[in-house]
Amino acid sequence: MNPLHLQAPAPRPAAFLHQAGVPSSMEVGDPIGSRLRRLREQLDPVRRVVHAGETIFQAGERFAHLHVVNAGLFKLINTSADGREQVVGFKFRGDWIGFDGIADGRHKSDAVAMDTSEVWVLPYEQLLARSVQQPGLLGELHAAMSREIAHDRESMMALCTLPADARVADFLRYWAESLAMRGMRTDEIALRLTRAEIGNYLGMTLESVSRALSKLVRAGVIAFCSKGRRDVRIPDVEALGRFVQRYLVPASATLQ
Amino acid sequence: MNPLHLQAPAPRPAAFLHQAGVPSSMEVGDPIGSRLRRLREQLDPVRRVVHAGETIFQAGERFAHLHVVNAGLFKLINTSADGREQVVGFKFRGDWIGFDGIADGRHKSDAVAMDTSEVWVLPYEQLLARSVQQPGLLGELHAAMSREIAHDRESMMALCTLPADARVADFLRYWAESLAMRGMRTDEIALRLTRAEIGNYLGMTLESVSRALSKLVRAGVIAFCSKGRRDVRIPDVEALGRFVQRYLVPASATLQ
DNA sequence: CGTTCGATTGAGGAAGATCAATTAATGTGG
DNA sequence: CCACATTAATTGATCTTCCTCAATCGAACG
Repeated sequence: MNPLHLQAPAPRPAAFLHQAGVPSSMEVGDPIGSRLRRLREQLDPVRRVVHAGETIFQAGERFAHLHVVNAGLFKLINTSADGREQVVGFKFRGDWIGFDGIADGRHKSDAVAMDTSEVWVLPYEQLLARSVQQPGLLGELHAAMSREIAHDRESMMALCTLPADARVADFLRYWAESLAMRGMRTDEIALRLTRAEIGNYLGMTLESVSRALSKLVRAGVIAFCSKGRRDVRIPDVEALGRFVQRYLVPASATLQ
Repeated sequence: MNPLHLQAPAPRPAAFLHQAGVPSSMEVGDPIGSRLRRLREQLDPVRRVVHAGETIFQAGERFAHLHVVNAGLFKLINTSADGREQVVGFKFRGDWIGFDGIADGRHKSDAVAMDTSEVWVLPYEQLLARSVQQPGLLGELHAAMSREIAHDRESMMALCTLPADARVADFLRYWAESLAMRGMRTDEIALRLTRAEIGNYLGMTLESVSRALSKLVRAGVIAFCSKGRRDVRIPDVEALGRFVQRYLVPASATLQ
């Protein structure tokens, strides 16, 4: 029996088929684009351009605005009281940034642009006021927060249950999927991250990331593009998923 | 320079003093109690009693209600598509449960009672309707989601940056703090979790948990109460924090 | 009172970290 | 444009941490 349940719960319902990232109010084709379009119509937000390496806010600053990524790419960096630093997330086009500041009015992380990017600045109080009039807007906000919570849980799970190589494979899969969801090329992707950053995000050293990538190349699941080892070629995203699975067959792993 | 920033960002603002868990709308004394009182007045929710081992919902079920813990204690369990299972969080009195189901209308985890517990059942649509009229209610909802996101990030960080022993110490500290915040005794705590569950939550084996606890006992930071090794005596919660710190001095650790 | 489940502890092994050397890409000033 | 400096990535050798396997012990329960 399932060791995590103190007592065996009722059997799992049949409709148990979910994976993160599938948006709810789905317009076929381009859910994220249409999400953004609706937001722009409803809020006509101020746009702000941020260049690579610049932040939209830093941990500790007063929270007053939420941001939505309209172009580019961000990483979120947390710093613990004792100075440990970690990349805790990435934000792509259509993602919201800044939820963790709502509770006590202070941002909890640095939001750093990884490329020239554009965010829409949404004054939180104004957003609330408009949400009250436009229920669709409120739904959008809640869905975004909900997705973030669900995704963070998936990350925790990957950290806890996957060995290093599989974690790297899973990370690439996640990245490719994020791009695909936004209608971007997924066969050749530019990570714009150092091995150290990837390792920091995945809880391993940069050497382990490098070795894992080399292994994935040897396994034929990925390849590096022409010059530089920063750009990754992924002929078949599904193959990454299968690579992750292969690691789970030995210790099939319900736990223990 | 900080290796995680592509370029050096502006200096960190002085008001950089945060740690998870300090609620925003703080009534001195009992922030969680007053939060619950307000909720009850505003919503007069249906109460539901759940016994140890029973679930309030399971992953895959249709999402229709949020829940607020009024008494007892829950664990959230995620299951990946391939069958990996993990405890991804705990919910104490005053915590909300079910946010991860909002986005696509399906719950993403099992919510299992760890003790006889009472939750308030809040029909999501009704909650939205009321929130539109009562802005304080909406603020409460958002604050709860925000806290959850912030806390999950802290968990990710512990998983990625702390060695096993420190992770166990940090877990006990978190648990004691959660109890303290709710006005409960913190010098003797009943975990109601097996080593396997703790290990699963912290990404390590049950043996490692056991060894870590023994080490904490030997270090004089904790002790086991009388009969059984389930109940932990924590004479000084601060000492747990210092124990965690001690692990960080060697590899002082900004990364790399 | 024996059975079962959880916890502890030890021994050995494996995954990943650390240390170190080399190579590749990027950038800089002449 | 090239020599040189700098930063990132790779790869190997070694070491540490944590996992795995196994035996023992204790508590709880029928």
